[in-house]
Amino acid sequence: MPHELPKAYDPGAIEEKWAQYWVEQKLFHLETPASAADVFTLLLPPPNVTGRLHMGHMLNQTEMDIIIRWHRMRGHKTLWVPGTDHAGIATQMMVERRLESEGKKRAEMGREAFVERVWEWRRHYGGAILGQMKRLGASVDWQREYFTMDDNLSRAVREAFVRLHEAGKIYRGAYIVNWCPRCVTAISDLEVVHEEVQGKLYEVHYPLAMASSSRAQADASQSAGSLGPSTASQGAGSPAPNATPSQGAGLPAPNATPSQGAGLPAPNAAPFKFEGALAPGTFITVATTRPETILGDVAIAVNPNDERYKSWIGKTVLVPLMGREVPIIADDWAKPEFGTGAVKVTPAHDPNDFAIGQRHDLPQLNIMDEHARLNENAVAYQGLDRYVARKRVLADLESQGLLGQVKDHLINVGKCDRCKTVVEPRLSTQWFLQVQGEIAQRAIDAVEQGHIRITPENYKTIYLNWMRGIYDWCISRQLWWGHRIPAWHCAACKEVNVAREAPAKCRKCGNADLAQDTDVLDTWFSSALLPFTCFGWPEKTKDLEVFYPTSLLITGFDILFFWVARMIMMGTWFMGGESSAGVSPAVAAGVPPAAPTPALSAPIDLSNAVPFKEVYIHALVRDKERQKMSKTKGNVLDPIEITERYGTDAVRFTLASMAAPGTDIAFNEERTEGYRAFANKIWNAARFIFMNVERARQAGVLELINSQLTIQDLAKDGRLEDVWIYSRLNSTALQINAALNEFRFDEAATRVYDFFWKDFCDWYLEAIKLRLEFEDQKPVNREAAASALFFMIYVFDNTLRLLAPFMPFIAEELWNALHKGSPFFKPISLSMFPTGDFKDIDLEIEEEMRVLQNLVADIRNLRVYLGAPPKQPLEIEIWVLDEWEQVIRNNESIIEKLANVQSINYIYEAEQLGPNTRQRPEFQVRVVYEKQIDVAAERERLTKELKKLETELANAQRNLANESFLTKAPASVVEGIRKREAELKVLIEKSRAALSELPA
RNA sequence: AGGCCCGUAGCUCAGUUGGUUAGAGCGCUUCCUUGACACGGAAGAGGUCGAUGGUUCGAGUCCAUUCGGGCCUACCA
Repeated sequence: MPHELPKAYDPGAIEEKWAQYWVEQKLFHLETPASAADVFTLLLPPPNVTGRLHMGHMLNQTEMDIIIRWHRMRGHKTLWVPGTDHAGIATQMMVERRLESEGKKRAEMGREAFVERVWEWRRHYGGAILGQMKRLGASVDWQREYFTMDDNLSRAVREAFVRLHEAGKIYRGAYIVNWCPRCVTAISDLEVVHEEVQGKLYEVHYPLAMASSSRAQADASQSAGSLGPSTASQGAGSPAPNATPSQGAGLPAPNATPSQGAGLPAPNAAPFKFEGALAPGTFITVATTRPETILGDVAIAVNPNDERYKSWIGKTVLVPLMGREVPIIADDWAKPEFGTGAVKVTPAHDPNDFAIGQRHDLPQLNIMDEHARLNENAVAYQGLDRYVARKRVLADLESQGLLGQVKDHLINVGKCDRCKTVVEPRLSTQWFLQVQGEIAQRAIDAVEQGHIRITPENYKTIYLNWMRGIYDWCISRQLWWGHRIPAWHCAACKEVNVAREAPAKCRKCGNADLAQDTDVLDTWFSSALLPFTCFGWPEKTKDLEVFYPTSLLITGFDILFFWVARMIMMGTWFMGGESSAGVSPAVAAGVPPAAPTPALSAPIDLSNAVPFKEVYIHALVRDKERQKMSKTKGNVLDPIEITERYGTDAVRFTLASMAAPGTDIAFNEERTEGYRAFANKIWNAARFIFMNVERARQAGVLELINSQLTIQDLAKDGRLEDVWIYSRLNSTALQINAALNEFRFDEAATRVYDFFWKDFCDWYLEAIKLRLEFEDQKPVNREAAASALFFMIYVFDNTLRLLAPFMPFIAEELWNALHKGSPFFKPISLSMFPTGDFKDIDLEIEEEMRVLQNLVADIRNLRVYLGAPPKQPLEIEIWVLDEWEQVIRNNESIIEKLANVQSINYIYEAEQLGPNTRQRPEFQVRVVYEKQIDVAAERERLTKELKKLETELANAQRNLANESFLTKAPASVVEGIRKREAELKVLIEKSRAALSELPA
């Protein structure tokens, strides 16, 4: 059992070894059990395959690992599934950058070669983050590692897509979507980050057309047909824009008739020049923040109730710089109080305008290409970048006298989450998942009905609010890296064939000329399916049966909507029985959502459909100034680097001890330093223990403790310190289990820390040193030495196990040092976690120990106060309450040892103690040491103490004199105050006496 | 615009359903290299709990208002 340990704790020397050992021994692998009983499953939020571990990961993984190790040690069949995410945009961007450095371009390579290149990259460098996880000791089941682009997972994604399509939940159509001109793809609402910037609000004058007001809608809509291609899906390789959004009947297909009409100037002509004069009443003024979109205007809208403009409705105006004649229409969207009350309508470039356009049958004039450069529809401005065009448009407006007031205006610009390019609302044909209605409703029900518990609870509201206002999800991306949409377009009849595998011919016309849709799915689409696809869905596997629903999800707030919400939607959909009537597609982006309709079918039992039973949302790791860590700020901490300096255990412990639910973590290395010191403390306590075990062995004491006695037997009539530490151990274990049950990682960590350092090291080990004194290799008292050894080892062993989830490396190292070689040895990760037992908590003993601790502290205080040499044993005099005398007498040796006391004299008249005492309700003590003390300082101290006591007494007495306090407060509180009152009286009396005895 | 969170010792944070004396770590002051540990030990100093008002026998804790800091959501041109 005993081992020689190096003098100082060196994490680097032990951690790598155990990290490797755990993986090699497959310690965390779980064979599929026969039943779901006692199974605990956790899914790792898959990091990007391109990712590097950051502090957020480390916090996330530390928490998961603590929970997982805790469950495993409690005997549950514990499974933690790791994997990586293919991360469409991020990975594609990264490989593109590499290609660039080789002078190659994606477009030149072609799709197939490019995708092959990405795979090659992933084979060589992908998943480095998992290697980092291994080093940090994450106890995942490496035998079950997945990648979201694996064959089986890809098959599952296709299956899910097809089934959703068959259920009428997936539709395709031309809508305004968020478009990143740099990534050249559509992105979802969630991938847009909003930023308030100072912009301008420009007023622009639109001259009334010369034609009379009798020219109305008919003409306007006629000209609509002449506006040229409207909904051009010019995204990289998008399919021909032939589909129509399946809105209600009666709407004209917005993207029909791409004919180039007459009456439009030839491309690259000079902008239309307005020659007339702007007399009052001959023009209407609108306000805009994006003047370049004027080029795509197809109407002006005013509020029907706006008196100023009532007579204008139905007239037409000329679009500046274009000369196009467009109608003035009445629409509620125009708010009289904003700007001039008149709003320009650009259906192809703004979600609201798109909606207006649909209400009024307006054409959709797209003036930009996929890079947000102006296209041929912008005529004179063709080829210009949107911001260049903006400047040019403004200059031209100004020169023609059409630019009115320009005001500062705060605008909320949407930027691409990935590359921070300003998003351009773009009309394009995309695939949507209809989550509004049934799918969202199930996800709402699952949480509302309590099948999923969310901690901290306020995230439940956030989740529900979001889910209730959800828009349909744009799931197509114009990328090459990802799951390609399983739809094939027929060259002949344009039919879209959605199928699991490539069909041989068009199901409608039989033509064999089919081309697969070029879009891929949003990466989150596949992630949303993971809780069941990673267990083999759509096959009815044993894994799926026993591991689904997973038990818990631990993740950060940032992906609550991206991932958590979508897993709940997909889980409750697919695992709750997908059955659904085909509901007509609802609204896409930019159109106000309808309230989710209740499920059509009978209520579904969602209890086992949910992807997880419980969600714990953790906080953000910030730097020590509470700033968000970001590469641009340069305040990013590399967890691996910090780990190398302080040890993984110390970093883990830092994160755990700061992880109070709901509070962001301001990571401070000074804390980590402190926890490395804690590890060092544990290390040295182990050295002390091993040293004594070795001595005991040599003295022949060790065999005494191998008896049949249990710890409970020994504790029953053991010495005070033994029973005390055993009691403390039990309450600590209970508290830690309770804390972990509520994700109170901070609480749990603090409890181990305090118990180990303060109770076990500072008091228990110090107290038993006098029982572990060996003279000439012979213990002074064999029985006392044996029981001390027994308790010491027992408590240390248990503490290591309590510590193991938090600091697995040092725990494993010392555990092995303690036990390896014993017949029933197993790694600490597979040992049993102490649960604690209420009946082994002895509050009376804890109270006795508290009094002894107070006495020792008071003596030490007096010693320092009197300036006594630390090493000189001194005599003390003590007055003690009768009922406490025996306790003190029984433990004199401890007092002598811990306070360096030579002898204890009992005084039965407190007055005889004289000055320079310390008093507690149970005792008053004096240290016999003659030295002039600082009378003034002592008087100040006593006065201060007295005042404090008197204030407290006054408060207590006021309460006790208060009738309503006595009647309304709980009896225990009243009794507590009564007791305290009595104590205070004694203390005050003694303090006064001490004060009066001070020399003048 | 709506919603949420935070404000407690010099610093970073605990304080669970309102209940006796508001805690910890780091930092600071003084002392101690005693055979586990100076990544240590001992003793100490330091807070009218952002402000105001209210509910209550009793408020750091509940309510309102307010100031300061942060976050999320949102289609106002």
